[in-house]
Amino acid sequence: MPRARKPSLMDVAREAGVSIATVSRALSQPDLLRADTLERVRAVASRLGYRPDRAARALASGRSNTIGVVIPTLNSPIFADSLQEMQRTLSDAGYQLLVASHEYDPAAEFAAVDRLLAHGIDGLVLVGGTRPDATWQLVVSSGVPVVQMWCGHPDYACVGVDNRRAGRLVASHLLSLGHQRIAVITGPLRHNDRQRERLQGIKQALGEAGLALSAGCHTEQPLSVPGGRLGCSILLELADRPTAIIGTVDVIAIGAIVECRARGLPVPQQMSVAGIDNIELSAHVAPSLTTVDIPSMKIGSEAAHRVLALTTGTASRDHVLLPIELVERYSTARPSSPSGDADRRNRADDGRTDRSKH
Amino acid sequence: MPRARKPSLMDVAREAGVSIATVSRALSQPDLLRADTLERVRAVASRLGYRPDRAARALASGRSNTIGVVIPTLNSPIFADSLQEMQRTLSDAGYQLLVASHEYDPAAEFAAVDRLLAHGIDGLVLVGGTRPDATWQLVVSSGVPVVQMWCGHPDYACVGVDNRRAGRLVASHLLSLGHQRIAVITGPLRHNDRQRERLQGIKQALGEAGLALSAGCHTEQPLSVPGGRLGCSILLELADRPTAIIGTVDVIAIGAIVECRARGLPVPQQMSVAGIDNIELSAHVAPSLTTVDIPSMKIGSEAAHRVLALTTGTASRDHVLLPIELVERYSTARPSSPSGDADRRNRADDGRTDRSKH
DNA sequence: TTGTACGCGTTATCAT
DNA sequence: ATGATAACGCGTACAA
Repeated sequence: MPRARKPSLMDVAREAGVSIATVSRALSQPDLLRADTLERVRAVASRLGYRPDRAARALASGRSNTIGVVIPTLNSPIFADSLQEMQRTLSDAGYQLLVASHEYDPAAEFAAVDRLLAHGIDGLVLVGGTRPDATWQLVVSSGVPVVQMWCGHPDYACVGVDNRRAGRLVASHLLSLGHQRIAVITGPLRHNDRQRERLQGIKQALGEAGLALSAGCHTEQPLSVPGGRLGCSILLELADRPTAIIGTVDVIAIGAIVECRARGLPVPQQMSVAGIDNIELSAHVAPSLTTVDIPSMKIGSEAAHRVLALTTGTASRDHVLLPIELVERYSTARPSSPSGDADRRNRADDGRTDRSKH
Repeated sequence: MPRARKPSLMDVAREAGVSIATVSRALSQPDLLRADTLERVRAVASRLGYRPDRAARALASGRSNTIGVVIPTLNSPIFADSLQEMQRTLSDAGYQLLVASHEYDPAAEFAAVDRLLAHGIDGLVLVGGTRPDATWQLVVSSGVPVVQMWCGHPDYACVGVDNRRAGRLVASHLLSLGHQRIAVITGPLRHNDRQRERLQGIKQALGEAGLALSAGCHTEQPLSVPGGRLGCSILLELADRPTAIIGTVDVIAIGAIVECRARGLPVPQQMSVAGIDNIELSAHVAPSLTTVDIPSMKIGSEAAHRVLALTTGTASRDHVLLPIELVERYSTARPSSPSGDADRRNRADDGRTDRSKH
């Protein structure tokens, strides 16, 4: 006895002896109905297993209860964390999450935004603020509220962090330890304002200390552990070998640690390594990684709240900067310290995991 | 000069001097039109910046060009990998990906499936095959084609791997090295058939070798690095300390390695550790992790192809098992070998990264 | 080859 | 408090 078709408003209305308008109201504005009719309609609806059709609802109301998000890659710890929280926040609010990724290709991002908008999303979440004018125009002309994550263009709402300050924090930490020769491994700078800002922050801190980042002391590598290893091996070849390496993301910094260890170069005794992000793993590598905590989960949930606020009522386009802080662990130490007190540190985080957010 | 409203079929039709039906056909069935009218309509459409309304299209056609996927967690390397590939495959086919997660809570999964179905998805992708009857009924009665990933219920299509064999592969490897006391750290078994099957495979291999997994030699822990550390520390307290530990997922196995190192217990000299999954990181921890390669990205893309096939035309409900294989690295060795040839191995993967899939 | 007209399941605006 | 009915934008017989 297969039901030929899913029950519609009309079916419920007929069965309950009311009009379809009443049934519709029973779901969207229950207050307007008399208690007994409301009760009756609801009973029939659940008996028939009525489910409102989102497509029809979207067509009639102009709203789809759907939020689109476009991120560089899905398989990155930080984006995955924020996605997870976005998803949770949105579904709690009865919204669905439409996901697209572009792997740092602006054209792919454009296409993704285009598809998402065509789909009739009620709000859009993007990562970063640097993209071709064409993409921004697409967004603006659609009239769909947009929120940026991590960092963003000043004209549009943003939930993020001060990436420049993140860079300053790590650099200052190393400087205060006494390091003079500091090298940096970033991800590709093109199409990635987070990376650029972090690097700028590092340069700024070095500058204030009267130092400069010499040309050879910066290398761009893929945002991965192998990328970090490769970058590290390049820096280790330098005639004037640095005493500290900053990876502008933890994944890269971890790669640097791995490479140092593989070469028998003890971290932090012979080489300090620091990152930015504070992903879960960073507390567990050996030695545990000094880094800057970026609240990626909070970014996700806050961004979600922000879009929702923008869709209903007119929230502001302000930029919200979430707090960040240096997390000092055991991958950094004073340069070439001849004293023996450092070897205690050449181990995985021994009990100090409470300093982790996870 | 803000456009009051997005252009519709009617606008294009009027401007091009044809009927809306013609415009509609120009987009969905171009073959039915004369070349010149087709050309004209297309010109007008692009000039006006016409974008078909998916909601209206969905309502009229009954198809939404949308695929829903429900996974346990977004911030897990393996699921993120497969999601990434699903997303790519689907968007190449003009489909959108609707994502939901439930964090291993069956009720949350039910709710997610419910919302997704109400949204009018054309296909559904789930992870694993164990879930309450109510959830399956929801899916079945909706008539929406469904594909399972990783492993699944025999009644429905599935793209996955033989998780039992994965368990057998690691266990056999350790047995062949001469280990007799093998302990296992799994994730929570409840609501997770992947974990159960892998454990079963391990038990089976042990059984065939005349061994049994004693009660104390198995512990369930969270699917995380800290979970692995905790599980490891419990196993190390055992009176009859094991010589090898299997983590049924790499994340847990890595946690075990970290814990061993933190305690000064050399891996693999004093303790062999192996995992299952072959996530990117596993090739880069020290020592690099012996594991079983699970093609998570391929699972994602194949699952995507499968749902698409099921939506159009009637594909089969077969189970596809993708190939898996043992990846032997440096975290496993013969038990308590007194010979000194093992210390070479106590380092990160030194150049053998080519054995990685990443 | 192209046009007409109806239906898809809701929401929203009027009436009552 | 409830009912009738017009949009919403598109697909698709059916007609021409």
